[in-house]
Amino acid sequence: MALDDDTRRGPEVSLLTGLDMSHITLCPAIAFNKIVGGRYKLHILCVLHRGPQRFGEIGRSLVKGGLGKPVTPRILSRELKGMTEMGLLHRKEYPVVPKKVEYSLAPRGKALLPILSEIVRWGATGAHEDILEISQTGQ
Amino acid sequence: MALDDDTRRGPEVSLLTGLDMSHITLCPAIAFNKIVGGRYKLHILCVLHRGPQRFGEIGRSLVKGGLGKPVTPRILSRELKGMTEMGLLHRKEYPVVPKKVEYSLAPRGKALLPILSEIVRWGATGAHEDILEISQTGQ
DNA sequence: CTGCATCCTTTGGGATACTG
DNA sequence: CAGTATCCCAAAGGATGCAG
Repeated sequence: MALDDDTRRGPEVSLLTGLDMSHITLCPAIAFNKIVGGRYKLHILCVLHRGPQRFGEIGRSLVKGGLGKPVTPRILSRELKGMTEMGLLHRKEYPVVPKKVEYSLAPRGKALLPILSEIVRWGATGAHEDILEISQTGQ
Repeated sequence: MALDDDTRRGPEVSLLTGLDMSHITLCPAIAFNKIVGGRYKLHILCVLHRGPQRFGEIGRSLVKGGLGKPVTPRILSRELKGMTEMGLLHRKEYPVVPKKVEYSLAPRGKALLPILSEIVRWGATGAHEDILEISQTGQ
């Protein structure tokens, strides 16, 4: 009973990808949630994909596709700090006044872009809007 | 200033995919989190990808790649119910005793598999383990 | 076996005000 | 402009026990 679980450790091959996962112990799906889980992290990657942006810019960008409410600076700060510490983002501070800080995708953040592409591709079909329509009326 | 934001509404094309997103209002990344966010949903899709499984089987499967602790039935029940209501899963109840219920991927759930593949592909590089190593000691 | 009821703890997210 | 501090609320997750 090999190939029993894509997420289990052991000498086996992923049914989804055909890749050997024997060297991996933690389920990528779970790790993915721990790394970019939460309301904003994925969206931040999405926004920074176009290029470096400043703290305030990111905050404003998050409002656009996020339907409505602005992100409070505390939350945004925490997200950016966490993602920077995980090595997903790069933070560049300019010694000017008023202060200027630019965030950009670090290699580890860029490595997530193929996943993001697939999510956008999925979203382009309207699937996500269909699902959210029925489950609850807009959150 | 078209192409300003992959996640914004309006007549534009995704920079990530080249797809027209003008008919979409909600950012796929945000919707993705709302739909499969949380600790188990993605993993459940992963597990059911191989075929229908029963309540208890799913619970046991989740332990394997999830590092350690078992899922309490209350949580698993809530996740499965939610995912079924969103149309991601199909629930088939057999009129036998003891009770037997099989969950399987519905079309809407299968539509998420390409994303899952990309996540596994990303995980196969070991990226997720690297990231989680540095940020916190396993948790 | 499947799943609900209760209760509790932890985490995430938000409002507001304030500083370098 | 780029954050931090404080306080608060809601949601997610977990332990335990019970029921069809």
